[in-house]
Amino acid sequence: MQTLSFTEENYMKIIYRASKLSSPGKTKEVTTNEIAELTDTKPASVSDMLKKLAAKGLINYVKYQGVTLTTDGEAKALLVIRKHRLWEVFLVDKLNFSWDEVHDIAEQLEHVQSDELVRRLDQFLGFPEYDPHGDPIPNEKGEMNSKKKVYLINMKIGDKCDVVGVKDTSPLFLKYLDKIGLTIGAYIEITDKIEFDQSLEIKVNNGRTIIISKEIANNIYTLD
Amino acid sequence: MQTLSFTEENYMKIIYRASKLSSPGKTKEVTTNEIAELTDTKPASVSDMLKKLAAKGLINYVKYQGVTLTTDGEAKALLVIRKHRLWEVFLVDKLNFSWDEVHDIAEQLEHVQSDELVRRLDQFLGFPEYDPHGDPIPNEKGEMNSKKKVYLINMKIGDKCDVVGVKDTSPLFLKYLDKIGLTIGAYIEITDKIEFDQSLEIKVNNGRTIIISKEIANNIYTLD
DNA sequence: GCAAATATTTTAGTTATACTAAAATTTGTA
DNA sequence: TACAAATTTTAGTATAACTAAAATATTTGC
Ligand SMILES: [Mn+2]
Ligand SMILES: [Mn+2]
Ligand SMILES: [Mn+2]
Ligand SMILES: [Mn+2]
Repeated sequence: MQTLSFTEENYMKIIYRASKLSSPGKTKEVTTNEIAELTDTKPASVSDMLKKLAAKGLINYVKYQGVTLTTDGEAKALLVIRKHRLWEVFLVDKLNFSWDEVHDIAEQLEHVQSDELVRRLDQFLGFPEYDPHGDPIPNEKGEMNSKKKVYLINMKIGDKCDVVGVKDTSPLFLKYLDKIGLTIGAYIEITDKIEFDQSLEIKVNNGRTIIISKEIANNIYTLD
Repeated sequence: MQTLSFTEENYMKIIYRASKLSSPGKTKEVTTNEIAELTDTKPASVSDMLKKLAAKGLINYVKYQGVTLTTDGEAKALLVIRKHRLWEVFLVDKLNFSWDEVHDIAEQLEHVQSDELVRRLDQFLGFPEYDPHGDPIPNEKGEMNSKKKVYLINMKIGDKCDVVGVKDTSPLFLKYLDKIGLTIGAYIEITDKIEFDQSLEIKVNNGRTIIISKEIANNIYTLD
């Protein structure tokens, strides 16, 4: 049971995410430049790392063609994601952090190595299925829920739906959502779409009506 | 607020511990060879690291004379120890690990950087004063209890006392203590000392009488 | 179908951390 | 004061992660 460095684990997470982008079910080949962008490094560094990860059997790497995760690699990526999200639940549910404060701490905690710890943490938290940002938590087998969530920007006038997740998880964005009441579980109705700037007028929890920009609406996931 | 590498933090812990050895209140100069022994490295490596730690203002380093911690250095060491022990309490009290399973996981968790996390964890645990092995937990200011505990080996026939801590925290030793009932809080009475091998005959919790070797008795702290 | 543009890999090197053997130095002690 | 022990310095290793520039492969536009 090889153990990966922090950096290697972060590459795995990023490759996983990029490979699932756009088509939710399907898996896409991930390119070197894409990874370089996401890891904030240069393509040369990525090539280096891809060789390492391929040698460890974590990715299928055909030079110049991009990479996909192996079964082993996907399990590794899902485990890191599982740990990240479980720790986020712990921080919010047990230590009363707010949802905009937990990401950076979880970035550290996700690298702690102990299967037993993850198992017991999961149990302690009551086997949660979603993290504080609405992202599904893989179970021990790597399985997780996949609600077919829709960006708020794509809703039509008159539609009603629940806020079930966010794309951006930066404190700045999350704090703003707190302020306007658009947190996970909020029930909203689209009352108007302003053509000029594609902003939305929505009614939150059958109460206050607010206007949100397309940038905001493009970072909120809804269901129904 | 400089942040230290895992290795640097581990050196700080070890220097702290070695500097408090023998005389509980007093602080002793710690030598290069001593540190090399404790870190399982060579003196040359230690000299290297001491230069680094001195440059960061964490130790008072006079070449050939050994080192002491600066105020800053002691605070850093105490924070790592605080985090280690708080996490051990978390693992035992909240996740139901047994006291022999938590040290290695705490060795990882102690390096997670977030003052707020430590504060909230401490509160979540109810501001515990001792870890599962009976070691005192420094508070936010670095203050901790110092009971004048005594090795069980030094008790006399007829003495009665509580088990309040262990020196060795290896799973092998702790599992054995579990087996014979000599866990933290056990109330014991020394009923005989065997001259031949310095083993002790003791009565545990006013019940069963058992014999323990001097090696065992030399790793158990008692009070009263 | 081919040239140019773009993407990727290789090469050769950097920086940082941590460690070590052997040589040089300092210190304590006999 | 000489010698042994402790310590530091020197010079070097290993590994991880990264990069600029050159080389190579692939894709795209015409
Ligand atoms: Mn996160
Ligand atoms: Mn999250
Ligand atoms: Mn411990
Ligand atoms: Mn402990």
